[in-house]
Amino acid sequence: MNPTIKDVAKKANVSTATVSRILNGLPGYSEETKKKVTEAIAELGYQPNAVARGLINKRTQTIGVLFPDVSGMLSSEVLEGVERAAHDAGFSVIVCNTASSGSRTIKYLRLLQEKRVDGIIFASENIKDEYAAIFSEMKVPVVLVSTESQKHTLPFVRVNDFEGAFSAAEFLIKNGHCKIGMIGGSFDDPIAGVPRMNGFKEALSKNGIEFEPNMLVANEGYRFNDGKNSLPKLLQQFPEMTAVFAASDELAIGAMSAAHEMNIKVPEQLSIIGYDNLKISEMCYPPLTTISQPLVQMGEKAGEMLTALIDGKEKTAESIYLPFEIVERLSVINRCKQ
Amino acid sequence: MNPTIKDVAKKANVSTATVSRILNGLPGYSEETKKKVTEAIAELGYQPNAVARGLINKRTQTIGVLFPDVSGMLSSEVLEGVERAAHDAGFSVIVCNTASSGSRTIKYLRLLQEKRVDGIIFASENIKDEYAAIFSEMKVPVVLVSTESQKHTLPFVRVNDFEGAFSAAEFLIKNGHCKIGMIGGSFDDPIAGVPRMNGFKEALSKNGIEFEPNMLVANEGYRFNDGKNSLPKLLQQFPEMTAVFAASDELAIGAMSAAHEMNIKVPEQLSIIGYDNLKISEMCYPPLTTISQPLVQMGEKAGEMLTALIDGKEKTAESIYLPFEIVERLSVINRCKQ
DNA sequence: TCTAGTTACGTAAACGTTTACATTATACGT
DNA sequence: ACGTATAATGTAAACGTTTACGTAACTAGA
Repeated sequence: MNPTIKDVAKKANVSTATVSRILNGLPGYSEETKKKVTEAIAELGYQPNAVARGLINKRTQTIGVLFPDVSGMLSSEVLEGVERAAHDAGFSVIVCNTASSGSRTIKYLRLLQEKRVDGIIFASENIKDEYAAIFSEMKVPVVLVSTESQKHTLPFVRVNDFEGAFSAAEFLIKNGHCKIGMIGGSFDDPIAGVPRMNGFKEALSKNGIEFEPNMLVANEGYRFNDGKNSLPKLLQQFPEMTAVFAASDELAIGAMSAAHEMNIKVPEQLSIIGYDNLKISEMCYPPLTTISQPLVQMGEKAGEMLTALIDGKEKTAESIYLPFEIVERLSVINRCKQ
Repeated sequence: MNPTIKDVAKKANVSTATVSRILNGLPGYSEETKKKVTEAIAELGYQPNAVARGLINKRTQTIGVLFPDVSGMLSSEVLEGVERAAHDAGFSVIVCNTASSGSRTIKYLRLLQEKRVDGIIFASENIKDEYAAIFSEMKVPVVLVSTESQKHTLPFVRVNDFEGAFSAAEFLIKNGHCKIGMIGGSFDDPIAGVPRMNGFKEALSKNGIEFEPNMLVANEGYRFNDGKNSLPKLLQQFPEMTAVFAASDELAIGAMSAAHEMNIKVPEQLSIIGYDNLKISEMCYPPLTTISQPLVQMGEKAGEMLTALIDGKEKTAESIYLPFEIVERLSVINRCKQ
C-alpha cells in the first residue's frame, strides 16, 4: 500500500523515531541524517497517515459544523468563513445538514463524537437541552454562530438582532416614514424572531409612534414565499403604510415581488428594508437597502475562536457581537426630500 | 478519558474480540453475553472510536469535496445533494474551498490524502494534469460534478451544456424572436463557456439565422456584475435585439438589473432567459425563465456514484448527463401572440 | 583522566480497534 | 462412548504513528 514511516526508516537506515522527529521538527538529529531521511521520503513519495496520528495524539485536526440548511444563502456564507479560518489554523471541516431536525442533529453529534472531531460549530439554531448534554459529554469546545443560549453558557458570535432591528426601523423613521409595517419571523424563535420584533417596536416607541398589532405580520419562516404572502396581508390590515421592515432579505425580496405584482412602486410608493445583506440583496431590483450581517466574517471569527480554544491558546472564549451596518441601496426613499 | 472497548470488555467479563463482534454484528456470541455487553456499553456510555477503526480498516467513511467557491449558490446546492447522499451511505463530507486556485487545490488534495478520505468529489472546475496525477496516486475513486475531462477519463455527472444552450436559444426562437443576443462566459472555459456558446450558435443556424459576432459578448466570469455590464455593451452592438440568452442566472439577473436601469421593460421590450435555475431566479422580478440544472440532484447522484464505487458495489461508474429542463417563468414574452 | 552534560540516536510501548487463529465446550450421529 | 462438527469465546498481532526512556558517543571542564 502506501509507504509508511517504517519504510522510510528502513530506506534511510534509521529508526522510525528519528523519522518522526524529523517530520515533526523535534530536536535530536544531525543535518546528515535529516538529509538521508528527506531523500527517502521524496523517493518513496511518503505521506504521513493522519489517521494513525490522530489515534495517538487524540487530535484529528478536524472540526464539525452543523447547519440547519447547508444550501441556504446564509449558511453558505458562514460556511465559507468557517472553512477559511479552520483551514488557516490547520483544521478540516466536516459539514452536517441538520435540516432543523432534532433527531438528525443528535445523530450528527454522535457521529462527530465517534469521529473524534476536535471541536464543533453550531449555527443558526436554538440549543436544546439534549444538544447541550451531548456537548458537555463530548468534552470538546463548541462555539455558536448566529445563535446563542443563555441557559447553556456557550460562546457565540453573532450580531445584536435587537439593535439591528432597532436601527432598521429608526432608519425608516429618519427617512420620514411614520407608518411603518413589519414582516417578521416567528414568536417562537427566540433567536431571530422575537428580538427583531422587539427592536422594531422599541424604535417606534422611542420615536413617539405607538405600535399597533396590525402593523406586524409574523411568519413561520424567513423565506421568499413567506414575504410574498405577507405583504398583501400587511397592506390590508395597515393600508396607510409607507415603509416595511422585513426580518430577512428573503422576506424583503418576497415582499418586493408582491409589490411588483400589485403594481406598487418600490421605493416610490413603498420603501422596504431587509435584514442580512445576502448576495441577492444587491441583485434584485431595486437593490435592497438592508441591515448587513457580516456573515463570512462571523463564520471566520467563530472558526478562529474554536481553533484557539482547541489549541488551548484561549482558556475560555469571549462571546462577541459583531457590528451590523446599514447598507443603503435603493429600496428606501426619503420622504422629507420629496 | 472516553471508555474504550477494553473497559466494556472488562465490565462485561468478556474479551474485546467478543465486544467487537457484537458491535459489528458478526456471528459468534450468545444472546446472554450480548445482553451483558449491551448493558455494559450503556452504563459506560461507550462510543466506538472511528479513528482507531479507520486505522485498521483502512476506511475512514469520509469523502472530500472540492469547490471553487463554497458560498456560491451553485456550489451550495450541489453540496446539499452530496452531503445527503454521502450521509445516507454512511459517509461524512469534508468541504474544501479551492477558490479556483491551483496551489490551493493541490494543498487540499494532499491534505485529503493524509486524512485518508475514501473518495473525492471534484466540482465545477477544469481538471489540470497535475490534479489527475494526484488522483491516480491516491488510488481512491473520484467523481466529477458539473465538469468533465476527456483527457483524463473520470466519471462525471452533469448536464449537457451544448444542448441546454441550444434549447434555450431555440425556446426564444419558438417564441417568435429572431434577433437574439447572448451574454456568454469565457472562451477559455471548456466546461461552461464554449459549449454554451456553441449550443447557442447551433440553434440559430439550425433555424436559419446567421450568427454574427456582434450578437455575443463574452465574459471572464458568470457573475451578476458581468451580466450587468454586458447588457449595455450588447445592446450597443446589436440594437435590434429582442431577446437575450445569458449563460448563467447571475448573468441574466445582472442583465435584468441593467435593463431596469435603462428603463427597458422585461419582458415587454426585452426577453431574457438564464441558465442554472438557482433559487434566486424565482425571486427576482420578473421571475426568470431559465434552463434548470438539477443541482442538488446532481450532487446527490455524484455522492451515490462515489459511495457505490468506494463500497465496491460498482466496478466502474457510468458517467451521466442529467436532463435539464426549461422552466418558464415570466421573463420571456411570446412575440407571435402579441 | 575522570565526571557530567549534551547530542544523536534506537527500543518498545501505547493509542483503540479488528481479526486470524487457537481453544474450549456443546451437541450430535453412530 | 467416541469422534466430529459447531458454537462461543479468548489471545495476540496488526494498523501507522508518537514518545518516554535508555544508551552510546562525544564534549568540556576540572
